[in-house]
Amino acid sequence: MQSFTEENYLKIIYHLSQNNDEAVQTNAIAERMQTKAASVSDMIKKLAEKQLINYKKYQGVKLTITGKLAAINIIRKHRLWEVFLVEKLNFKWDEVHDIAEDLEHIRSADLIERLDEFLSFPKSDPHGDPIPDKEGNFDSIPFRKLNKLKIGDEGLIMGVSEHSPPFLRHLEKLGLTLGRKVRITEIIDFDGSVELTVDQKKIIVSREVAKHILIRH
Amino acid sequence: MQSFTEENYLKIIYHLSQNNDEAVQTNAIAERMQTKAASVSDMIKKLAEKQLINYKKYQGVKLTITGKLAAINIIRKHRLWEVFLVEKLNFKWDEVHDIAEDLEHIRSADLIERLDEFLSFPKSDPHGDPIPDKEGNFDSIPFRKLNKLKIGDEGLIMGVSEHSPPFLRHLEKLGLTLGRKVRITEIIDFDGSVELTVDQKKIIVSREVAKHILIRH
DNA sequence: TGATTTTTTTAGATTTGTCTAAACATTTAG
DNA sequence: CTAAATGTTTAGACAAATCTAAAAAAATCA
Ligand SMILES: [Mn+2]
Ligand SMILES: [Mn+2]
Ligand SMILES: [Mn+2]
Ligand SMILES: [Mn+2]
Repeated sequence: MQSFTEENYLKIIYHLSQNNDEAVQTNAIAERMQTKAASVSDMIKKLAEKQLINYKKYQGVKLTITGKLAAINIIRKHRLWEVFLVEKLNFKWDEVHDIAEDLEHIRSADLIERLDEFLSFPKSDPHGDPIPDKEGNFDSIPFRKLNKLKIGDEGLIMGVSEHSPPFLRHLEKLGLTLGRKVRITEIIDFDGSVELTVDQKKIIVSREVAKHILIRH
Repeated sequence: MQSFTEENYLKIIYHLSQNNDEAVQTNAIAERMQTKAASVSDMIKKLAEKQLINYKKYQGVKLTITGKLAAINIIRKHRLWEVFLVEKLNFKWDEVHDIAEDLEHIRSADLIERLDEFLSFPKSDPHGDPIPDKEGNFDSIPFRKLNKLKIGDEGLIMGVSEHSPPFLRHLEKLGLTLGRKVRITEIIDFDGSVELTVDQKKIIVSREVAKHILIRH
């Protein structure tokens, strides 16, 4: 069994290695963990000894199968707790991440299976991220980033790739919540801002915001 | 804010100082914490520095008002989580304590108030223990231990003073659950075993078991 | 290619919570 | 009231996770 700290390292390494199958760099981990490269080096050795990552000096790290499953399990718990907080305790989607950061480390397989059942086996969390099943499998729904769409394109908002409360509150205020149908009406040349219609209303989001809105169409 | 370890010390000191207003001894804390007296001495100094306990060398410790409130708050969280686990996730009363030992350290006042509301503000936990409100107030219902009753006495089971899974499963099997009405039909001279009727059935519990069953009558 | 910059690792401390062994204080018993 | 037993504290070490500063390796650039 891993410590909370080790679990957080595994989770961050997993997220950093998403899509690209390349090794994850020490500095990248340090930045995400809000710690120093020296601390990461120390921890990396420990995780390698425990066979949770493969590591050669100066070569970066990759999760082993065991490490990957451990990481996915923590993510599963995080997302299920987020669903609980929003669906059952009426938190807003911008309020749940930090609490889930703590809850994800509660260690009881039984608890999490029962929570899953209590929530009726949700497939995705309040931010649209998929919830892995207890074997670690999940389908990643194909999406496109809003800033890559063209005028006239339309689709459904099915997730966000940025989870900070200010960003989420901004979307909420604009009515850009999960499942909403949007259509691109204009792309402003000057700065790449995107104008779109949601619910008959025209709104504008900056390129930076558009980048983090995931659309299925 | 305190560490998990500090929180556990506070909670144990609170429990050990219940009823008797005497100072709590180092060795008693060590036993409950499953640690050594030397470690307790170290921690005691730290808690005293933080003004959570009053402490004079060799004199044992007492919680300050701040310390007592901190302890009660952890107990509040523990008991609310136990209610959640039993009422919402269908755990048995003997399965929830260990999980609640972890959940009680989750730090979010908002979370716990919403949980309280979600559970409809329960007054007691699955073992009959009272749940303090957010100001730390709770009524301790008067009770008598089953082994102190006389033949012919009757009353309701309103709590247990022992929370180990084997004990709780034993009671469950005998039908001795919270709220049940019992009447003492005999007390065996030889070993103090108690014979009683529950639900028309006659059953026998040892003196040791009777000691931990709390009766209101 | 050789120099410079960036990235990573090591060396040596620090903090938290723990331990054993030994010293010291208090309580109990004769 | 002294001696033994019990309870508590101190001294010194250790493991986990972190840090700063400096050394070493790799990548980039001229
Ligand atoms: Mn989250
Ligand atoms: Mn999420
Ligand atoms: Mn409990
Ligand atoms: Mn309880």
